[in-house]
Formats: sequence, C-alpha cells, structure tokens
Amino acid sequence: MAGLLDQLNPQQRVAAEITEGPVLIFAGAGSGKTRTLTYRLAHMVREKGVPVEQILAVTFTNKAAGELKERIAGLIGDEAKKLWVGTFHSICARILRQEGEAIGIPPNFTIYDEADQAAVVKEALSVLDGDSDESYSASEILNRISRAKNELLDVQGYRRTRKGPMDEMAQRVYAYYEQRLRANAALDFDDLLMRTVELLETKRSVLQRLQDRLRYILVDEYQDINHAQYRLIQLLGGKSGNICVVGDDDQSIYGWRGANVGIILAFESDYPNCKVVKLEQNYRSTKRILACAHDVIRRNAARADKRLWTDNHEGDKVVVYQALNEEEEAEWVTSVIRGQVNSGNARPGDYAILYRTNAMSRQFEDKLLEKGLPYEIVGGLRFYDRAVIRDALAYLKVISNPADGFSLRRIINRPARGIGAKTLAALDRLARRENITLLEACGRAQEAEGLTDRARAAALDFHHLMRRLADQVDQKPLPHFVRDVLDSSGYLAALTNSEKSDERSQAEDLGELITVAAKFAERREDSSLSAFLEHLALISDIDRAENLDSRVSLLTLHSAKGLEFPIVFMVGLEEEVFPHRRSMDDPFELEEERRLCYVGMTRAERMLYLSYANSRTVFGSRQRQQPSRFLKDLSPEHIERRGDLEHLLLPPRPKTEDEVLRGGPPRSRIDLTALLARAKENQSIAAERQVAEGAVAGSRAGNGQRTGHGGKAGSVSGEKRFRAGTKVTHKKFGQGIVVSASDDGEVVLTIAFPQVGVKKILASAVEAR
DNA sequence: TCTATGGCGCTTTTT
DNA sequence: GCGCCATAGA
Repeated sequence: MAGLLDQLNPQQRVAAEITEGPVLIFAGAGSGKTRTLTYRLAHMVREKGVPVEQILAVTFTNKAAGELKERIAGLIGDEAKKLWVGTFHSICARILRQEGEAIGIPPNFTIYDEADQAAVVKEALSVLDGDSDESYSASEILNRISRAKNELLDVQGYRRTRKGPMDEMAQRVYAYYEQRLRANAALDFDDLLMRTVELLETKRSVLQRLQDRLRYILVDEYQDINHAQYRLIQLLGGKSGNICVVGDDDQSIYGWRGANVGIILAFESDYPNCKVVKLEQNYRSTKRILACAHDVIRRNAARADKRLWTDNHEGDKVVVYQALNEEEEAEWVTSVIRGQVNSGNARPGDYAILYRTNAMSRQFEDKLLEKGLPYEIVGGLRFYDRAVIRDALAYLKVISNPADGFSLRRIINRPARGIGAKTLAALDRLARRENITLLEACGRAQEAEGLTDRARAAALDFHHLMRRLADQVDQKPLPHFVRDVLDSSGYLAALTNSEKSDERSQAEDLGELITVAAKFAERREDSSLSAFLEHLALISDIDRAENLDSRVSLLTLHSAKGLEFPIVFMVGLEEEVFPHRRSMDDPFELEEERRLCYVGMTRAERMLYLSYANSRTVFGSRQRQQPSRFLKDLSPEHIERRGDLEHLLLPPRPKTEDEVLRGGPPRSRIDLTALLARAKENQSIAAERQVAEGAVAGSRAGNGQRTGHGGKAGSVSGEKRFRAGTKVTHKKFGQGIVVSASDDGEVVLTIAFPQVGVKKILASAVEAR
C-alpha cells in the first residue's frame, strides 16, 4: 500500500511530514489546508506511532472541529474519537471544569454571554456613575474590559495602562464587574481563556500534567488569535515544543475582537528553529476569481511574502452588477439564481450570498421566499437571543448554579409572582448583609426587612420551587427535565394560554428548546444540564447551520471564513457599507476590510458575482451610495459590468427660485428611454420567473429555514398585474414606468418618474395607461 | 406592580 | 425602521 502522504502535493507533503518541533504553515485560501492537516494527523498516528490522546487540535469553530475529526476518522477509523479537537473556548471550559477549583473556580460555573455581560456592566454603571452626568456606553466599556482580558490584564494591570477618563471609568467598572462575576460563580468568554492561563501559570502541577499528556499541538487559523490564546499555546507546548500552527495573514479578520496578525508574523522569531512551509497552490477557484482577489489584497502593505496560483480553468469573468437600490439588487441576485437553477446548471445549495452586516439579509430573504428558493440564514436574529429562550435558560442556569443571581433576577418574577423591584431590593440587601446568595435570601425571606407578608410568602414559594427542581436535575433525562422546569414554574402555561398570539408563538419557541435538548441528549455522551448549558454558550451561528449544502446560504463575510461555495454573490459593495463606515478613518481597520473582501472573494469556486446599489435605505432613510473602492481595484479584463445605470442619469435642470428657497428638487433626472430598455430586461426576467414559479408551485411554503418569519403565499402581484416596464400614471408624480413589483400582502411598485426620481408606491395609487 | 406609550439611538463583524 | 428603555398611568 502506498504511503498516506502520496495523496499530497510536494508542499503539502512537507507540511505533513514534519511532526516534531515548531512548524509554521502558511496556507493560502483554497490550498487544501484541511486535507493537509487531516493527512498530517493520520500520518502521525498511523506511521509515526503517536498515541492519539497526545494530540490537541484547536480550530476556530466547533463545526470545523467536527469536520476535522470526521475526516481523520475516514483515514484512521474509530481511534479518531480519542482525539481532542475543539475551539479555544471549549477546550478552556473543559480544563477549568476539571481543574479550576485550584484557583477558586467552582466546577459548575456559568458562562455569561454578551447580554449577561452587558447587564452586569449596566448595573455597575448605575451604581458607580449614579450621580455623575457623564454617561458612558455599556458596550464601549465592555469592549475595553474585553480587550484588557485578551491582553491578560487584570484590574491592577489595566490601571497601569489607562489613559483617559473613559479608561478611568472602565477600570472602576472592571473592578465591580469582576467582583460580581465571582460572586455569581460566572465566567465570561474572555475569562475562559484568561483564567486558564492563570491556572497554568500559577499551578505548576496542573501545567505539567497537561504538558505531559498533550505532546502535539496543532492550531488552525493562527492569524486570528489574541494574546491570551497565544500565551495558552506557549504554555501548553512549552515542554514538547511540538507546536504546529496554520494560518494566512491575508485572512486575518478578527482584529476588532483582539486578534493580532502580528502573532503569526512573529512566529519565526518566537521559535527560531521553526520550519516554515507555504501552501500556494489553490485548488478551489478559477484563474479569474483569484486574479480579482489578488487585485484587492495586493494593496495591503503588511503582508507575508507569498502568491497564490492555480492550475484551474480561467473561468468566466467576474460579474459586477450595478443596481438601482437594495431591493432591485436582491431581485437581480435571486433572478440569476432562479434562472440557473431552472436551467439545471446549479442547485440551490451551490450558492452563497455574502454581506457585510446581518441587517442586509432581509431583502434577500424576502426575494428568495418569493421565488420559492430554499435558503438558510446563518446568524442574525438568533433563536437564543429571544427573550423567552433567555428566560428559560435563566431557569436552567440557576438550577445548575444557584449562585447565579443575575439569571435569578431575570426569572424571579416571570411569570408574575408579585415579587417586584422593592421586594427584590430587600432580598438583595439581606443577601449582602448575610453574605449569602440571592436564592438563599429568598429562602430566608422572613429575615428581610420591610416586606409584606405576601411578598415574603412569594419569595419562599419561589425558593421552594427552585429547590425542588434542583433536587430532580439528575433524576430525569435532560429533555424531560427541561419540560418539567418550564411546566412547574408556570412559565409555559402562562404563555400557552395567552390570548396574545405572539405569546403563544413564544410557547412554541419553548417547545423548540425542548427539541434542542432532546437532540443534544441523543448525540452526546454527557447530556447533563451543565454540559447542555455549556454547549449552548459556546456554539456559534455557523455551528448551528445544518443545510448549507442543500440551500442558498445567506451569511456575513465573517461567518463565511473557512467555507467554500461553487457560486458566490457578494452584495452591497458600496462605500460606507463595505468598507464599513466605522472602519474608514483608520488605515489598519481599512486593511482589515480589504482582507475581509479577499476572504469573501476566495470562497468562490466557479463563479463570483459582485453587486452594489445606487441608493440604499439606511436607518429608514434613503441614501445615495458610491461604489466600493474595492471594485476600482479590479482589472477590467477580468470583469464584466452589468446593469450600468450611470448613463441613465441626465444632468439636473437648474433649480427654480422657489425650489432654491425650499431646498427641494431637482436631483439628477433619469433618461426615460434608457430606463425603459432596462425595465424590459427586468420584465423578461420576471416572465421567465413566472414560468419557473409554475414549476415549483406547491413546494413553496416553508422553504425558509429561519423560524418566526411568516411565509407568504405565492401571489405574484395582485389583481392588477403590474410588471416591470408597465407605464403608469400617479396623480401627484405624473407619468412613470414600473421598475419592479413586490407583494407584501399589498402590491408595492417601484416606479421611476422622470421628473421626480424612483419611488415606492402602492399599486392601488396608480393607473396603468 | 404591571402595562402602554413615546422618544431615542442605533448596526459592524462573534467565540 | 425597529427595538429598547424610561416614564406615566391603571
């Protein structure tokens, strides 16, 4: 049998063969990185005799961890199960559950997510900043605390680095915040890393045990790690020195959350005896796609020296589409998809629509639904962010960790039990005075001062309820227990019996949570409540996505990292959208935006479409947009421009005196003849679509994956069939031409009026002529 | 104590 | 254009 590594190209092979000592692998986009790592690990186990349990692999997402494990299992079989693969956060959580007590962390600690963190910071601000008239934003402060923790700075350390009054306040909040988290036996995301480092730095025996056990360490996406993560790897790998890191500085896109590209660039000086391997052959994209991606990234100054190349086909030109507005952009994107799917050239699962911010997903979702295309949205309005779900989880968190007073506050009066702010304050005073938890204070409510008998009884009842539930936690399978909690707390009943339909739909969300618990219990060996809560805290949006292969994927550019799709649409390529407004005044952040653009483009295998809109609704008002600077970097010979509207604009006529005074129109006028031609183009697309809709009618309802979005029935445009190109008259704006029509229960037409501009108008307000 | 209303600020990106 | 928060009223 030929050696495992014969399956690799020469560079990949080198990367896989060097198993001892520090190794830095620069793996360009689409260079077969996962394949190389899979073979590397299989080779270590199979041919070098490395015991599987001595290997630790760190990936960026849980999904990537699962995939790596699966692929290795394909080469070495069941032994792969013993491999420890996970994200930094999940690995640290596991270490701290097992060993954290050595530094005072109880094993049942709760993980606070961003919303929990914000609640603590807000409390801190109201306590510390109560009388001052300066107000600081909680998110800004939180950001600073997070940065400090990523830099491994505790409150004292942070004090030394602080500069302005904001830091002064942040440092005071930080101190308060830490005290509250500890009192509630809670850790935030950053603590998972920081406190693991603290554990390893202060408890030598723990460090040694881990170093002896984990003799081979592999870190993926090394360009996106922060200082705490860097230190962690340094500690764990400190004895064996077998540290293999993989990354691509051109794909570093998490600087905003403390990641530091400098870390990967400094690896060679950190480990002077390290071997460096570059994987530069791309197997994913066409020559043209790579050329365009290179056009964008080459403008960044600080890059490691490398250049991606490919043997793949030249491919089609990259399409750059100029849309009228965001709605027409979505219309175009989805028409192209519909057309290609109908012609049998592609399946919905081949497509990804990538955007800069989650808020942009909406138009695309609407249009996909309208066209009967199945889709899956990654991220955005998250299931676990819904208030009901957070409440339900708060119950579970209190049961799992009775010290968690923040979660307790959330639920103590939900459903209403007559425990309001006043009662709570009295209980809180008692808890502080007696140095007990808030839950214990409920149990000793008779000692609290200034409470009515009714309030005391309510607090005692609540305490009794939580005690009873806590006693049952290990007696029943997880999904049963979750149901019991929701039942006996009265929470589920209160919603199920509600007269309000939105509350009944919340009850359904709770049902969904029970399903999630059931699935979790099915798949996991450890299906304890605390394992469940940890899982929920540490899975990412992308981990939850299950149907990216069979549906049109909608996701942010950030979420797309590490993925690939045959056909990619990058949308909203406009100044202030992408590059984002908040990045535009900082050259470093601009470089990161550019890398993000590069990451997006290199996701595409066969075909890449880039689009931008002339105008877009931002915060509810219409704005004129300029094409993104990234588009200007593309070589003309590799792109094909479509939908160009510039020539449609005529110079504005001079303002009348009256208009000057009122500051009113004119703006640029639109060339009606040219627009008509454009509208006809849309019309033929629309006609094509109607044929297509006939074919898929019936399979339309319930295509969308995201719950909570009411599915629309398949009406196309109401009784009056307005289509693109129809000439209409409006009593105020005069004559115009329909550009597109949409149906949200009411038919809304986008109409171009030569004198007035483009307006959205109810179909009922115009006459066809 | 709970609920309805209006004002205001806001969106990067996520483990 | 929407969701959160503060405020006022029942």
